[in-house]
Amino acid sequence: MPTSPRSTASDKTRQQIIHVTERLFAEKGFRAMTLRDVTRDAKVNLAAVNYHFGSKSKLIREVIRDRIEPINIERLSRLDDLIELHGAEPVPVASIFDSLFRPLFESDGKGTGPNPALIQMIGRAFTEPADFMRGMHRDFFKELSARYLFELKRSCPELSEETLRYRFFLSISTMLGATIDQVILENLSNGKSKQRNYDRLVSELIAYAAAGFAHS
Amino acid sequence: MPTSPRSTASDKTRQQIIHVTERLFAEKGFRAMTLRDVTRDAKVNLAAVNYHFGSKSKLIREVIRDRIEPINIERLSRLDDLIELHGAEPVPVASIFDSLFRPLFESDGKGTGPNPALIQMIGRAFTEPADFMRGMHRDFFKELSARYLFELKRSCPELSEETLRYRFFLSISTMLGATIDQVILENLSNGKSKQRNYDRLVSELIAYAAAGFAHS
DNA sequence: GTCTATAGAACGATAGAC
DNA sequence: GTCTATCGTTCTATAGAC
Repeated sequence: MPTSPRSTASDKTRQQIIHVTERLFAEKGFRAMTLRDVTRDAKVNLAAVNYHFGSKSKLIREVIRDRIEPINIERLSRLDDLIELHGAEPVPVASIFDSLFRPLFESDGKGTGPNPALIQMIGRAFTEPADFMRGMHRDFFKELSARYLFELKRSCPELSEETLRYRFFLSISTMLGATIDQVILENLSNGKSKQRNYDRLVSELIAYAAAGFAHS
Repeated sequence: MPTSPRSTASDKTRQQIIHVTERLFAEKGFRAMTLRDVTRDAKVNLAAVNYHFGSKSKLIREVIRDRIEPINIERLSRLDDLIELHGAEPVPVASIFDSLFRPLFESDGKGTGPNPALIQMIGRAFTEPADFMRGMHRDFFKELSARYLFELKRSCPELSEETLRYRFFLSISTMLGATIDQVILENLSNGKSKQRNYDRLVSELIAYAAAGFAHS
């Protein structure tokens, strides 16, 4: 039972399972994604999941963790750069949201462009009702939200603490909603642009959130 | 097999099932909500669901339809009132979003205040990955989005067709995200205000979307 | 219309051979 | 580390008594 062998000799099977899980969880959510789906698509044996990950819950938690952590590190790194760049001045709100949103929409962990399955998986993870998710939200989001609220407060000193929280919550909601509702966008675009334009989407998202957050 | 008996002599059982389903689907989503959960909480027999609704899918579709249709009618009614009120002038963007968002957050179908289970259920319905949902999204949203896009275009004639669609999509995403992510708000509020203040939330949501949508 | 009882299928997990 | 085979559980759906 390898409890945390992040890189063993031959983890091709393990990587295959992770890759397929990411896509299937993004599409279907936790309950509707079965281990039989995963192992069939990954071309590995059903028992391999429990050998490598212990259980379905541990598998999905590990996949989410592996993906969110680098994104959050990148977010805080970019925020630090912005703070240094602006010296004593507060960072513009649009730049703050740029550092918060863009790492998700341009990251596939390999720097080769946006990964739709990853983007949708993050949204799914935060709207997933399963019990085992609750603790994870706090782990991933507590430090991040505190840091971002602190910087947003510097940039918008006229907003009350409570107003800041509402508007930050709405900004996160916009991001998460945008990662999940494919159907709405399809209806709106009437068949045109089946392929999603993430560059345009993330630019619109940043401008939208900045205007919504900082309005008078 | 009563296929569509909207009001038979004794539909107490039927109403009980609908009421419990609304809450459980809102909390857990389609797959995680079992008919055994529903019939236990509703204090009716397991077989009653299939007698009254035919199947689990049909049950959930009917519950969603029964709730969304009156809300959409109310939305369009308020939008018509606004158009009449402003005569030849375009309706202010904030008023348009008021008519779109407020009927969801203040409606419990009986006019006695916001219904958290209903609010969350709508969000769940639109982010639910189950196949049987796909057609419903289009049914409920196609006419509504066309009407709202038309009015928003009148109010913001300087925005291109594509920009209008992106920003309307983001506005819907904000609303849906706000109905689902309870966890985020709990983390942000640090235990204070366990009870959600929907009056404040919907006011912030309308102002946020109006500013995000109409920014230069 | 409401019940009991159960069919029939799928699931997560694991034991044990190789 | 990978496989086959299967256990025990849980689910939706339905048949049939009342």
